[in-house]
Amino acid sequence: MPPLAIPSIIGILPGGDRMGVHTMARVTLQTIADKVGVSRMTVSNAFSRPDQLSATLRATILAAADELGYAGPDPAARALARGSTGAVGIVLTDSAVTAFTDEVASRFFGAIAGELAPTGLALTLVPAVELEGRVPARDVAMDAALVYHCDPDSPALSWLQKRGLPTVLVDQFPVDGIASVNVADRDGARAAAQHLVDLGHRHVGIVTFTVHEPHGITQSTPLGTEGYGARERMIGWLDALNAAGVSTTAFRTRDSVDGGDAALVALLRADPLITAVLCFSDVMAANVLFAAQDRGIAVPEQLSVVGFDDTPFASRVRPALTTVRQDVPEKGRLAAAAVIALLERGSTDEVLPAERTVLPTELVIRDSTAGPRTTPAELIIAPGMGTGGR
Amino acid sequence: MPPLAIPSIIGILPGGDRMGVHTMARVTLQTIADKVGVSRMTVSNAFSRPDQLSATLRATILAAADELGYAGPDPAARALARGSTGAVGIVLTDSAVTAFTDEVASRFFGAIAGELAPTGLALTLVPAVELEGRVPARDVAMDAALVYHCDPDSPALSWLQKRGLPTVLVDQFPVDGIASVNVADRDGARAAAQHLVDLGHRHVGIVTFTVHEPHGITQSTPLGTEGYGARERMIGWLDALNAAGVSTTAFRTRDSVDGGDAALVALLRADPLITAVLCFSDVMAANVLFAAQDRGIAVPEQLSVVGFDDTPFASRVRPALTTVRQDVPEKGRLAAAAVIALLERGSTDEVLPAERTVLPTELVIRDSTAGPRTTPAELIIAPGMGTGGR
DNA sequence: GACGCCTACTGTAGCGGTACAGTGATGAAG
DNA sequence: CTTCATCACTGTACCGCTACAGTAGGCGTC
Repeated sequence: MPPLAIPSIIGILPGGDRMGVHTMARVTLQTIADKVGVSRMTVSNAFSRPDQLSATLRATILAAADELGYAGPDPAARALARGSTGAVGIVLTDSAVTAFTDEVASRFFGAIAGELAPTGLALTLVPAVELEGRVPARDVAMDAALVYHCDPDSPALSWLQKRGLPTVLVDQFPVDGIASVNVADRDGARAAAQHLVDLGHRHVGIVTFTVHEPHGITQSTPLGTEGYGARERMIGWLDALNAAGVSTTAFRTRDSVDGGDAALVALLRADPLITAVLCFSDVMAANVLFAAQDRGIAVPEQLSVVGFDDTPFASRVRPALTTVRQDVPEKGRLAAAAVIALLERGSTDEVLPAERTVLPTELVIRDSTAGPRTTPAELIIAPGMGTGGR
Repeated sequence: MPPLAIPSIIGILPGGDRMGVHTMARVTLQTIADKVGVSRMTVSNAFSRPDQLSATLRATILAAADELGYAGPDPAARALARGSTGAVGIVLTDSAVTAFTDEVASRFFGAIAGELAPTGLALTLVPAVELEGRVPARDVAMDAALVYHCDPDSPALSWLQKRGLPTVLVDQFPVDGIASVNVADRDGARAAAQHLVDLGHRHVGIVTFTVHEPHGITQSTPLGTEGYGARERMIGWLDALNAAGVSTTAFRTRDSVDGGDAALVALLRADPLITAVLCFSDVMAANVLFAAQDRGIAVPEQLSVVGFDDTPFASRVRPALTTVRQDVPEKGRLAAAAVIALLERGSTDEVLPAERTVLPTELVIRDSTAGPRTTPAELIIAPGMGTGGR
């Protein structure tokens, strides 16, 4: 897609009255102190500890400050002197892009933001990647870190450790001594797979997510180098499927948004008898669903599709998705609460064991799954069929 | 507005000799300098300006630092000394929740994050609201601010001004002397409304968004206290509709996610002859669409529905939404670029005029609009019909 | 009227860095 | 053999604020 947007500079305005920033010396506590005729400390107290001076003097000081255009104590200086910055870092895989792109991640962070808001803590997005010698996890000021879904052996994590920052891991392999919040991915996946088994499916496809190679169809190596969630879910699925002797074919992709059709075709080519597909996420499931419909495969009559997460649109899609619910906002709230707890604990010098929280998952059966029917989907997939473009 | 600052709930984090006798003293540049037998300044250079010392000495110093468990120069101290924090603030209405909840906002921030990543700048989410005397816009350390979609007269904005922070306004009323990035909301809305006019619609409903009162149906007061985007779009719609003498009924809501049914019912009750609805966003449009379908109103046969934004799901919905496209990622990129430019400009002491950028919008005609048919939708809305719960 | 105990303010000593102007040694140019 | 630039490192002076330990005065107490 070529960027169709040509920026049009509508108007160029005079730079505004900058009040001669260069000439005027910066206003600090001392400036105000001199003007009012009190000590700098008293001015500091006027802003930060109102109970330490008389109301009248405080009013005088604030008035003087206002007159001088003082914007309040400098955050950086305050951070250094106080030893805390008032910000919690969220450490993310890749850049911060995923935090906003992925719907599940979005809801998670939204919940964190909501939980953190009343504490007045700011939220800083910290990419886990290093870049030209810049290591955000080492260089960004924060009081605590929330690590979401990155490599457990990422250098970012060890930097945080080195800095001695209170840390909470979310959707990651738990590490000794670090608090963590997880969901019962494995149990949920197992329940989803068992559901298909109970419906009578004997040939099941799996569409899962991994950033690393290998991608595509894998029949022999069930576990690859996927992240925690993908791994746990895979284990759960295979638990149930293998126990029931179901034939399983997995398709790994890096592309969770598109590629539903590619996954579907690859799976049905690899095993034409597949009658059901388990997906890593609802997004993937929806795309498989759309691909199937575009190809004239009836869901769930000819193909059952199962998602994961139970995002809001899982129930809007037609047929509504059978999926595994996880309470994403609750996960966010708990993670935020854990961070806050760590911060408070730090001030009281308590040393408590790191907590590990695991949230339950729940199978939600809707309309995208049914027992296998006689018409195998494979008959539908043939050269010359639509390519599923939409 | 008295700048009260209540001491943080976090309490005082251990730092320096406040850590207690039993604890190991904190490792600083001096610690390393003493160990290696060089000056503190040389150690600083080893980390921050490698070209200032010999490679061998640098290696020695880094080794010693590593051995002592030094995590690199303290970001807070560095920020104070250098005068820059390496973080860009994003100032948001409400808490940071909306940043993640709203799909358009998400994509916008995602693009910003992507654009900012290569610069190594961190992204800090700054709520615009004040809270128990905490004023994030005043108290959070940042080098520049990106203000998204908040009240133009929010105190947050004036704090930023007072601090003299480089600022970029996005989707807001432009302010003299401050850079801004906007999209041609008005033009896009006008095009959308004109499209309906051209199709022959004579009774059009509008579903728009505002956080403030009044909500519900308004026929007389076309412009309320909505934000910039909502206002511009309303103006654009009315431009075309009024010019064509079309009967217009508006429904204002705070709830863009649900409430599609409420909006639809209210509009059709207010004017049963309505054959088309213009919506503030695709989310709203989709919900109106769903509500209509649930009530057995055929779209577009009996009711045309138009969205705004052209979010990805606008084309996934059936019928695919006619909508107004804005290039949200491009908006994000431009906003980020503007911030970066301001930051660079600041270092070179140039004083350039504040730029105003306006991105184009484009009407995208899909399947949710058609000419009005004979069967008025009103016949369908009757007591006893389903309530549209989904 | 010495004593203690508030309240209201001040002085000092950092917090952990960085900028910048030295300083002495080295080697090349004149 | 100077002269002078360069390299590699050092010393000092901050950055702007806060913690904490004073200090001075007012006032009730016995």
